[in-house]
Amino acid sequence: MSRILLRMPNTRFYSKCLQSKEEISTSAPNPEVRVFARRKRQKKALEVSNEESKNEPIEQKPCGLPDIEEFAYKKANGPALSSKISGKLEATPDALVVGTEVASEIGARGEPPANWEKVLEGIRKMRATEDAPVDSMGCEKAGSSLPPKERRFAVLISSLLSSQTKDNVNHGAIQRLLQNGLLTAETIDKTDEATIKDLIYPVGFYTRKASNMKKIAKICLLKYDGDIPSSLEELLLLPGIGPKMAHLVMNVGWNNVQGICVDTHVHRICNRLGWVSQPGRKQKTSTPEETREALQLWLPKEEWVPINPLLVGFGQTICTPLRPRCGMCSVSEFCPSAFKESSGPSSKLKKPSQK
DNA sequence: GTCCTGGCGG
DNA sequence: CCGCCAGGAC
Repeated sequence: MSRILLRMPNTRFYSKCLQSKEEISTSAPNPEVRVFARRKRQKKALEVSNEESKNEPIEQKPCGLPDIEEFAYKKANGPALSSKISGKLEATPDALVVGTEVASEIGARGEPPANWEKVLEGIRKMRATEDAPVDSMGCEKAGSSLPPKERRFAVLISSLLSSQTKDNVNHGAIQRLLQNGLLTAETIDKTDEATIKDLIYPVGFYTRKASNMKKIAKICLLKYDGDIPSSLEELLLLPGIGPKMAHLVMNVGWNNVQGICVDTHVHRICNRLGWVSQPGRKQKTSTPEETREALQLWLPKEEWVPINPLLVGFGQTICTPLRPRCGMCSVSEFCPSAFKESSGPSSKLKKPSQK
């Protein structure tokens, strides 16, 4: 029982260190290089003694940031935005000041799909009347009252737990961690993994997540002085943090929009709308990452953050994965997929389903 | 019973 | 590509 080693149980951690990131950046000016570099894999870099100076917090907004995670979005997608987009429809993505390496190269091209503003506006209106699970939560306390560093760490942990987990369940888990003082790298690092597992229990994949929490806490302690990484690339090196979470943490934790947070809702809906099937490109995108890149080609940057909660809520209530309710959708007239996949009960006949 | 979810490994 | 994780939705 008491074999809580001080070091990571995985020896590969040490043997395979270094040489971690290679070609993660999407900024390759060379069109031929593209982003092919399989940037995933090989997250196991735990170099400690290396640099520590470049991790200066670049807090842009002091403690005022109220919410964590998707709750922070709530304010962004209010009606106040409608005027913003209608006025700014020609804004190219690279017009805004963002991080170092974003869509500056790819941004210039890419024509917006027809009527995209009408569609967004229509979805916003539907979201105002329908109540989606994503926006019926008040958990202002979880992250807001904390100092910036702890708030960021809470954002990271909350993101980690949130996938495959209902918002209220995730909220409960975060609250339990908070009550036990387990929302900092130091305390998590000192806590038994089994304890964490129990506290976060109801969330999906809790075993994996408890393990990832321990690893993340240790990495943050050793490499970032207990703070969280402040760049996309470094966030992606954390176990359990993929593109979706990394962008979310950049948006909410650092207030630094490096890209669109594309989950399966955004992925699915953008494909149904034909928003990511430009003439020159492939017909459709097959992965969320491809969707993110295609979407970033034309979507004005003001929409990069609010589009996620907007489409997530829409995807939970109307444009559902199975049997989308096109009859209730006010923008179905603009949707090339409307009423096409709603009838087929099981359009997927991949599996023989015989046993 | 099958799909869905994000990240990950094979 | 497939499957695993844990659990909910259908």
